[in-house]
Amino acid sequence: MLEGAVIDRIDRRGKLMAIIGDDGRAIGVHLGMSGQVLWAAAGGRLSTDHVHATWRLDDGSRFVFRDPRRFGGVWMFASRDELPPWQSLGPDALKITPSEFAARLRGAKRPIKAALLDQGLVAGIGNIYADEALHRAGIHPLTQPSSLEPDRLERLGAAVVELLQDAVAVGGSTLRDYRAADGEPGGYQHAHRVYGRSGLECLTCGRGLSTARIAQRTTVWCPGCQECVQPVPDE
DNA sequence: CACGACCCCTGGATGC
DNA sequence: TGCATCCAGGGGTCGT
Repeated sequence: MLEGAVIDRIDRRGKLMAIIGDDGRAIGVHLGMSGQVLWAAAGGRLSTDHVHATWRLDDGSRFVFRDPRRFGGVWMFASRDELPPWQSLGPDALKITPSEFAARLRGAKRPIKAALLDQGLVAGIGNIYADEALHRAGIHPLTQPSSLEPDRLERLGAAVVELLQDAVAVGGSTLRDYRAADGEPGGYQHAHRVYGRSGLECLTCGRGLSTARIAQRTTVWCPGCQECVQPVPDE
């Protein structure tokens, strides 16, 4: 893919990466749950199992897309904006103002945790960072978004940005598969305050953390730090 | 249209 | 040691 073209730039919206050639063609890469993009210099070794695509560069280096669970994907299109997943994404969580963030979430009629995971509203927040952001902002995951004062939704938006910046600064969260292109795991998993800690004590107030299934994802929160202003009906 | 249930897939951890 | 079960960073599709 992209034979003969020079890679012009790498774009990203949420969890979707776009490798764009100087002719405008674009390769979309989504890592899903277990995907990796790994690079090796000329003559370097790369794992071969579960490799679904290999790109060779003129300098002899190469990079691969490997993905054991195959929840990820690779697409090739004539332009970035034609990539099917790209079109359906909302604005990137790191490039949105708190007021824009609040405006987009306010209308949702489902638990705020579910809304945070909707990539069409705001792109880039997954299960880990949804739980971590709600804890940072002191908001219960079952809260009805419209019941929150605008400034609380804006504070959540600001918390998302700070959180993602903190996580990116140390290479993200590696639970098992995630690796940077050079094979290095991230370090932010050591900073998680609620995700993966169900049943343990809250690091902020000491109360036992609660767990539930929300939007088909395990959700962990602190019943002491995270106030439920108004839950969605039925919950 | 918005939402939730279900499904896709492999492999690591845990329990018997 | 071996097997069964459960669980995991996501999201497309379909029914309501």
